[in-house]
Amino acid sequence: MADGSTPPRRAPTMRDVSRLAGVSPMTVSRTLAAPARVSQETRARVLAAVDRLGYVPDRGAGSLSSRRTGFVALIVPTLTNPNFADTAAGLTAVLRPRGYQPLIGVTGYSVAEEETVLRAMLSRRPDAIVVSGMHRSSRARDLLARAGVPVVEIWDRPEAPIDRAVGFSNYEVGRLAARTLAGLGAARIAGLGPERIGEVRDFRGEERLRGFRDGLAEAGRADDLVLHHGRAAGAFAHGAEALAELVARGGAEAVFLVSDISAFGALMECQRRGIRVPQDVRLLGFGDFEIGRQCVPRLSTIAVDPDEIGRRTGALLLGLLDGGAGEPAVIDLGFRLLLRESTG
Amino acid sequence: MADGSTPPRRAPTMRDVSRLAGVSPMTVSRTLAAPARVSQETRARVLAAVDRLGYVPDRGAGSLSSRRTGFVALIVPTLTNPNFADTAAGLTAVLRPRGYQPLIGVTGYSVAEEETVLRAMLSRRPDAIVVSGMHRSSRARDLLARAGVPVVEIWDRPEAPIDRAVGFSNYEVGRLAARTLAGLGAARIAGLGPERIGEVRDFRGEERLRGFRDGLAEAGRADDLVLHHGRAAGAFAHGAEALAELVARGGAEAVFLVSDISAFGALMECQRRGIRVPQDVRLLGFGDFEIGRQCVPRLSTIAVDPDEIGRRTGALLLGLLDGGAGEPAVIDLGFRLLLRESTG
DNA sequence: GGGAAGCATGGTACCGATACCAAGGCAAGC
DNA sequence: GCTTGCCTTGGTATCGGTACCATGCTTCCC
Repeated sequence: MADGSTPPRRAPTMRDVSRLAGVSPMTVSRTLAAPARVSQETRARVLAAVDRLGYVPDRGAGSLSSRRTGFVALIVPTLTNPNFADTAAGLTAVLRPRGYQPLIGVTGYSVAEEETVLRAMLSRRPDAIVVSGMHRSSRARDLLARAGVPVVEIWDRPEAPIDRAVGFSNYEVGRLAARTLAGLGAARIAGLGPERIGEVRDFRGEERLRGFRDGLAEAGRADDLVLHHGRAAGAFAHGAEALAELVARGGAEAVFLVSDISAFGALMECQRRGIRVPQDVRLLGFGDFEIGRQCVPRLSTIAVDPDEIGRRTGALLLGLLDGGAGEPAVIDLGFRLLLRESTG
Repeated sequence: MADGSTPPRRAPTMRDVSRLAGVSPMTVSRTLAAPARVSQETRARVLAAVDRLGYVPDRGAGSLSSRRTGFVALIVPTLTNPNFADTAAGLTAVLRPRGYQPLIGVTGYSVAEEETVLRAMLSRRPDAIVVSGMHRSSRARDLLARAGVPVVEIWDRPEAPIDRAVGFSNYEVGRLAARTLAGLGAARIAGLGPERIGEVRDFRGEERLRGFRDGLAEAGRADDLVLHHGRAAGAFAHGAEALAELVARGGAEAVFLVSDISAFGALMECQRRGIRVPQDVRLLGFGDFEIGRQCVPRLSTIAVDPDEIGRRTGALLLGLLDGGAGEPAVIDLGFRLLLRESTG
């Protein structure tokens, strides 16, 4: 690069292409954006020039004029959790063919980072914003509400959506988990999820655990084994440690973990301790992660479809960006119970 | 949004801020970009106006003038593989505090997608480009070489780097794997990796398996059990299916899998078939994924540090973007053997 | 005391595209 | 024959910032 072998050649511009093709810059612009509005002959000449120069349009410049950047901001807690990675993939698959570029921001479950990341996104003037796990009362919400572009909250079904939402009720997931475990006839039932304090918080995991607690109450069960342990539920170690803590408190016969990732960690901890699953303890996870389908015994779980969340969000946005406004404000994709070996 | 309650208010511009603060737009620009060059008093007035209007600068407009976008393109095969997600996180952690915004492109291991994605990135005029898994002879390489910005290849140690590289030798990983398994005294040794045909290819996985084959030859071992199975090695199912095929061919006493993800899949397949690990078969993976540390038995593996690859790449880029040019062209971060329970 | 130097601020000309309007050419319609 | 209208193309004025240079003052020092 900086070796002086080549002068710091600037990328060719539309003007360069237009000169080579013997047309005006406007005609080049049209050729690329609306080929049908240019004569066949001219189009061929322009495209030849584009090819020869290796011209790639500068969308930043175009955006300034057209007032559409083609960016869609996507803000998630982490990409290490495969569910968010899948959602990002689904969203991208729908949006990219239409010329939109996802702009991914990661908050690390931190409420403070949320605002920083959002500001960075806003400075790029996205045409739409997709967020997951936003704190219900943060300043970031104000920024979103004032952004002046479509906003879609995903992976949740908020009481009061900022604009649109695509997801499911984490609270109801928790209630279903409680009903399910109660129905298995277990004497002692536990729920393991993230802590509810501090600046780093997994709000959706908390919601599932809250629903679980209420579900236990509805079933007339004790909720003294609902434990909040560690930060976000997205790490294997979380499940292992939470299970260790549960054992120290006397153990349980059936356990709900707010994520398959934790559930797998718990399963492994059971194996290390010689606790048999499902004979000694039944495990129920959440998310239907690939790992839960592969491990032995396979994890029972409450399944959602991360890729579908991404795709539906993408489809919703395409409609909105094309000027439509009739789409429903909240799309609830629901969830379903998958009983496999870990619950017996 | 489109409910008509508010006129489609445009985001405030620097001009709006300057009027409210009673200064020129240039002074606003300076206040935000180089606060030290503005008097204390003026700065306070400007910042107050910024705050009151909720002004967020339009970096797209700024980029056009300054010819620096603040984007760093990152092209990876997938984000579902946690190693790439970790690398992305490490890179982001280093670059974001300095005002750079990663622009993530995902190719799905497809050679054709590679070029499409790269063009989309180039149209955003990134200040630097980071790529992983680029095909050695694709047209995308030409585009990269002509991009006129620093290019860093990661997760590999290419023979002829396009510009810079941060990674390790996948080939040597494979050789080490072969030496290691040969040293365990196993009679039949197998290696399982991705196919080498078609448009969707995992080039780094192929490299590891190539090194493994050569390593077997050096150790005087037969290589008839080096199997190419399925597409990319990044899925649990890949390992399970590959192991099933291996068993159909007579099995082996020691098996190298080119990814911990596959290795875990293979481990689970062994459990389903009642094959004991490590007593009946020893397993060696690659990558030191979290899952290999958590599962039972824990996976022996050849470890690299994905987060570190991201951070070192970020640090290298910051140096280059600040005008430095003295950094080494290739940074080899190496790898290390971690023998845990799965090799006995 | 006068010139050099430094600080804070402003004016102007772009960066590279697109929106919008105008204009020339030609065929169709009355 | 002349108007009407479509098709194709070009000219001009931005979009919202920053680079660069100029300006008016104050301060410093020989």
